[in-house]
Amino acid sequence: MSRRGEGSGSVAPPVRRPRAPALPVSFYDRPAEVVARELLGTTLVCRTDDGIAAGRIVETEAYLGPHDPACHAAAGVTSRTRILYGPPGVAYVYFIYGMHWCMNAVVRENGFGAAVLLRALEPVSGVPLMRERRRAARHVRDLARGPGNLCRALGIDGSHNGLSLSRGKLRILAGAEVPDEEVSIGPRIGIRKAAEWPLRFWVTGNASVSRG
DNA sequence: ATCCGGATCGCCT
DNA sequence: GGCGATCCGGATG
Repeated sequence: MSRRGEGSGSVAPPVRRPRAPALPVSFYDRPAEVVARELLGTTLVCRTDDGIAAGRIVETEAYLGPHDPACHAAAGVTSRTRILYGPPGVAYVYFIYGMHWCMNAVVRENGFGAAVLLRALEPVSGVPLMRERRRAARHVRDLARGPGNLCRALGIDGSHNGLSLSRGKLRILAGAEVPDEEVSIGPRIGIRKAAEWPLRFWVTGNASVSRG
């Protein structure tokens, strides 16, 4: 690897690769189970005043819309679910169990509320910042393992609800595709209704997946 | 006004 | 494997 500034006595600046593009809105304008699968291998980035943190998405769950009893959109249009019935490609962030935030990508077209829950990331950058936010986590692989921990590690909360995922401080960037033989599919976790539907997708064997 | 369940986590045994 | 923490949205009176 060559290094700029060699022999000049100055410290070489960090090498900057061309930044991966954010996924376009059209990426999200598809059925939830397709988007959930395709999100594996992409990168979630969140920039706050404290810095940038990012990770590779390794576990997702699809929530299909009003006909899916486990999807919040099944409650109909309320102040909470309104965001699910709007345009795709934005974040749906909600608070649960009195303690945790969960982040979803809103998918599909107008008038049909559906979403993909982001359940786990493999940390990529901003690890020291994530460690500060997640004092309880002993290992890097645990920093964004599980939907609540993921939000905690990246500094995501209710203020991010409705933000675009294609521009601004919260983005999902294209990444290396994960081939089918490295993807596992199984029942969703932590829900009572329609839990057996095989709508959870994860990278087989990845250490940051909440349940391998 | 009040009640209840929930797309979780970490610590306990 | 079990459970307590702790708050919000939605439903009911």
